[in-house]
Amino acid sequence: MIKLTQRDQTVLEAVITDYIETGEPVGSRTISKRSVMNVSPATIRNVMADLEELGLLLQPHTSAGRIPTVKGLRLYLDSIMRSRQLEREQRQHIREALQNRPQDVKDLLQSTSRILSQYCRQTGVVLWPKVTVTRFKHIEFIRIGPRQVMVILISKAGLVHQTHIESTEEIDQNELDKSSRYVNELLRGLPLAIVKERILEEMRSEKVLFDQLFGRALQMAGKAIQNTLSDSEVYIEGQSNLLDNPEFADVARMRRILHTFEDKSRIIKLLDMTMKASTGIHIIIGTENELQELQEMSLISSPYGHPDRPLGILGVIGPLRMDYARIIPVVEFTAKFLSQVLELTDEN
Amino acid sequence: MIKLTQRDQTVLEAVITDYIETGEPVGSRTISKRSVMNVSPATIRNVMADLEELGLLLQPHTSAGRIPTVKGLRLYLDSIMRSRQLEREQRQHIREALQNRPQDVKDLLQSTSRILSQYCRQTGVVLWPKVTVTRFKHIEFIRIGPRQVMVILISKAGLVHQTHIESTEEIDQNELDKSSRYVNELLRGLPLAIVKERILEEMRSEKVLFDQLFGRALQMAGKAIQNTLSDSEVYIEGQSNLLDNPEFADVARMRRILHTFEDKSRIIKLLDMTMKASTGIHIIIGTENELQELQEMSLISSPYGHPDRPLGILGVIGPLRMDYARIIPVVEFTAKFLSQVLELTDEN
DNA sequence: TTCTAGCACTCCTTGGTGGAGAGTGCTACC
DNA sequence: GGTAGCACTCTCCACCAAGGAGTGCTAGAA
Repeated sequence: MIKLTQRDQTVLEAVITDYIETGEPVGSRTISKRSVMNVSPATIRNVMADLEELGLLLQPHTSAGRIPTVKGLRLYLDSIMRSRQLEREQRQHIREALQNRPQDVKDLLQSTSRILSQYCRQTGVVLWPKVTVTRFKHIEFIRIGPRQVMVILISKAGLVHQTHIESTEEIDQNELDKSSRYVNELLRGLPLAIVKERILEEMRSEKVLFDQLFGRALQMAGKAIQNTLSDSEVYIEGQSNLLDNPEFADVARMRRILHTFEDKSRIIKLLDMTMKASTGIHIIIGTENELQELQEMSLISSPYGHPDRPLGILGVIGPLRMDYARIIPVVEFTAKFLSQVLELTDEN
Repeated sequence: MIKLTQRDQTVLEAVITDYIETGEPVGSRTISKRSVMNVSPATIRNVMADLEELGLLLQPHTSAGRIPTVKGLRLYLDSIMRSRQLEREQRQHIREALQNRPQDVKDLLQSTSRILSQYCRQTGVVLWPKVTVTRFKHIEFIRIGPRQVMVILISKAGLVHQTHIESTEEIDQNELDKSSRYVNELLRGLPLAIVKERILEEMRSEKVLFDQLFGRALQMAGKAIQNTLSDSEVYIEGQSNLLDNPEFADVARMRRILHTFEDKSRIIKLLDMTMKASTGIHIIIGTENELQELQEMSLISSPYGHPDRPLGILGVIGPLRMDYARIIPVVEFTAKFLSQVLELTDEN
């Protein structure tokens, strides 16, 4: 663990805040003028040389100012930065934007992503709730061909999933209606994670052994849930905001980044990992990230849903020099509020 | 109408194909060497001067080669270009890519957009079928709160729409099940466009006047369909391909374009217009477009679905100098094949 | 010991210059 | 009508010099 004096910390903080603001390397003179502590540039230079030796700052070239390294940013985030509180007004804005859109969970999540991107002037990401952790609410079988059935599966949080399955025999809609009723009765309110066991168990019951219809119903339900569990989606909004950052003026770099965003599966993997890693706000800075293409970027993320069983992840992706102090509380609040909204629709 | 000699046409075509390939202004020498007609550069220059006078070509600056104007491209597309046929292999590729994904219409459309973008190395767009033109298949009411009902509406093509409505009174799921069955019976197979009238008509029938339940069911169905009709979605994939075009190396320009893509409603409006304008392939070149931000781009689009009642629009957005001759058949074939796939799922 | 002032030095940035190259228009000629 | 030649224009690029920002180091002050 690196131990810094008070002055070292102040200088590190000054460099970082200035760098976050301007995106340019910052020199000793700037800090000396800006900072509260009345110290000459020469002194600052000495401190900065020390910080560089510790690997917290670096100089792009000999006669340039310093910029923070990933290590420096990490130290700053962990032990120096105090994140600003959100103003009441901003909270209100976010609340309204999310509350006026209760139509459909998909829309809700997409709006959330958009709001994050707008408030933070970066790219917003929201990982679609993994169904695994929600509860069964309703299932519906609909005939769309002689042997093809569309299955609509609704989880308690109001998420609708659909999938197609093939049946082994011809079926008519009346049968399917019966099946729906039966399965609904059986699985009501169960967490999806244990639904499978329940189905297997039921398969062995007398009722099912005597009636083919029920057996088939269970089979279909099982298949449908199987299909659904692997579902995971991610909403990425505000990619164009990235172009506002001078560090992405380089077209080739920008191309790589956009390309990465288009391969959603990799983003999903990344977000999934953060979910496993921690419960609250989670920050990945630059090279801490294992996606090659995003090593010049940071991700500020937070799970949402119930604290003990998170539904998904939301966050903001931006350049290394994001305004962490401002964005962290936004992500935090949005996650909290989105959780509330989802819990509300989850109560009955 | 502009009348060109054979030679004028050949030169215009040569300029355009060369420009499409390189993105650079093309000079008289290049054409003289490249083209089949054995004519000296000086002669070409004369022709080119004529074409410029007609507004078909322009010179970025005095001592540069020529590039085609929008007017020139238009003339070329309308009366000179012969679009290449798709090779069997390519058709097969597209077929496979679309056929292996029958899971869900949403996925299907998104894949279509991605395939377009990959094959054309530009940005693919697919406008989600307007529900209006499809037929009613199935409705389902699901209680998600004391007065809140989730409505799942499925159209014959297999599109699932969901919406929430508030009921005036408390309801239980049994009632809702009855309502579903009743409405399903009533509306089976009707085009969504006339469903509303049918509902109003039924409202006046004895059955409904005597039983409140039916009345409420019809009201809910009406509301749900109302909500759903306004639904329109667009899938845009492969935006990063745009960055490969040297003309978009300018960050500010790129920013504007990405920004436009993020405001989906404008893209929807644009695509909607092309649907009204024509039945087959439709091309909008640069300034023919009324979206300010897309005036440096072209759109090649085609409706899909049944020829008489199109479901939606798909197409490719790229720079002015897209390889029209190659992309047009791709768009054409994709539209045709997507229509087939959708019609297949639509048959029962 | 700690801080500061001064100075020489490094490196980037910017602006200007000139030559090479590409392409044109014009004119005279076939 | 087509072609060859030529003078002219404009861009692109490499090169250079000056200016500026910032540093490290050293010597002296608190």
